[in-house]
Amino acid sequence: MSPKQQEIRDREERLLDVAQVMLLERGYEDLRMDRIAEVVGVSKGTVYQHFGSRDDLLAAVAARSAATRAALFERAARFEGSSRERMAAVEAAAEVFFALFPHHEQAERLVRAAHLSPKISPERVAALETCTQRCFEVATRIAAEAAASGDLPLREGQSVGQLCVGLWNLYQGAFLMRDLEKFMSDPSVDDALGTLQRNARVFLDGFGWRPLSTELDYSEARERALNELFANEAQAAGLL
Amino acid sequence: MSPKQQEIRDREERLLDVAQVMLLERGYEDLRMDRIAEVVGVSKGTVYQHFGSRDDLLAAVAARSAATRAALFERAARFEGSSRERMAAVEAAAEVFFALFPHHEQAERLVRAAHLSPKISPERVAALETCTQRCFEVATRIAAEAAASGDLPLREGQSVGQLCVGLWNLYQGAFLMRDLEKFMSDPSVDDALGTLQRNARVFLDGFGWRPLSTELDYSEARERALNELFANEAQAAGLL
DNA sequence: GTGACTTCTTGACGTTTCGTCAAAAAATGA
DNA sequence: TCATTTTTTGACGAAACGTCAAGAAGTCAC
Repeated sequence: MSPKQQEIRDREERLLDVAQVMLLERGYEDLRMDRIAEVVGVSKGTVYQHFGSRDDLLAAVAARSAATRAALFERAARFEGSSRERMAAVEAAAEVFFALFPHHEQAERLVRAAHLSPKISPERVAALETCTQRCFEVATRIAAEAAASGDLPLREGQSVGQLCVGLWNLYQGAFLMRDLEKFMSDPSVDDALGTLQRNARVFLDGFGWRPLSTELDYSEARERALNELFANEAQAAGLL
Repeated sequence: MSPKQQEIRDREERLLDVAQVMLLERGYEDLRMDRIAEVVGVSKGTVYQHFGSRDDLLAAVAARSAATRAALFERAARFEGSSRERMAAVEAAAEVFFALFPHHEQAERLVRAAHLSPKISPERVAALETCTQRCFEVATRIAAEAAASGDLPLREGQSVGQLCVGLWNLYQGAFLMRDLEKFMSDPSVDDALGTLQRNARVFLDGFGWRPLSTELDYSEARERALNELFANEAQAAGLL
């Protein structure tokens, strides 16, 4: 790769970095193309060389962190242990991501709220979807194995997909709670990640996924996953 | 109230109606103040008499449907039956709202993503929060009664607040799934409301809230709630 | 019913930001 | 070294937000 091409790649990362911080600190309205260009030290025209529109840049920010999340999930899939412990490792990956990329949910929500605006390039949308699918695939595979091995006794009308959707919802909900917690007076739920952990256990117990959380302490599996798989990230996120 | 004041009130409702439809059909970007004014048949200045800014109008749309949701939840609280059947009635209220106000989640997500923009009047923000709190209060009261009566055996570290947050997350997740279902190939989860119902049951079973869904068919309670409390709305929503 | 006073409505205007594009600058390669 | 291609630039047009002074409509005492 020529030095020029490398420079262009680096610049794209820098643009994304700046946009990401701006989004988190000042919100969508204050995500200004001129300002981003100025901070990075290029002209606005150059920014439009990388991203077709403001929404496209926003989607690129979301796509980049979504790719990181998918990678974390896939790393979690390598965890060794019982099926439910392996799912706990996936939950640990979700926690790491939650703590490391506080901007992500906002970006993804905005992209979806934009009604998948035609100003976002189709490849970008596809990239984002692919990342979500990769996350689901990791969870689905583990749950399917659990169902096959008998650890997870699915009842009539229940499916592995339903279980994964539920877990995903609880996980997404943690992001919402982060906004809401300022308004919730109940101190027992002021810790979004702790609430997520507890609720995920209740949920999987509801499916009867053995060993139940009453039979085995999944905090251990979680900590082992954080240490074995995500040592650096968990450290950076303050989870260790 | 003078006829003029009445006219102004009516017009505010009409503005909200138009904005609501526009938001749903064309997305946030295409929610244009000029256009709304034109459709309603007033000038832009008049729209700004009602709403301080575009974001404020958006928040007003969200606040109006949020108030309807709170009212539905409170109606559900009057349902007669066991504690868990009463919670099933609340879930039915959530289903009705989900089906009747497809725009709402988008509006609320946008308001929150706007970083609670200072361009939204504080009263509007407060109104929105109050509605959410009213919903939580209904759920919290039922769960607290269940805990007190022994139907709901909370374990160490578990709380009524945690349970309500979990249910709320599953419920919010249904909105997300509506967007995602186009991309999910699994037909077992292509029905957002059905998945919500099943997952809520699993979740409450996980808490051990008696009678468990294996002991009692909560579809009956749900249908009774729809018929007794929400006949008109459920009909309109196509749930009956 | 009239006129003085208040409230409401209007749309042109200033401002801001998006996204474009022709011209200038830089890189490439024979 | 110079012709060709690629990249960068920033002034510009378009579009939308939000304002405000002037005018229209409503209110009310008499």
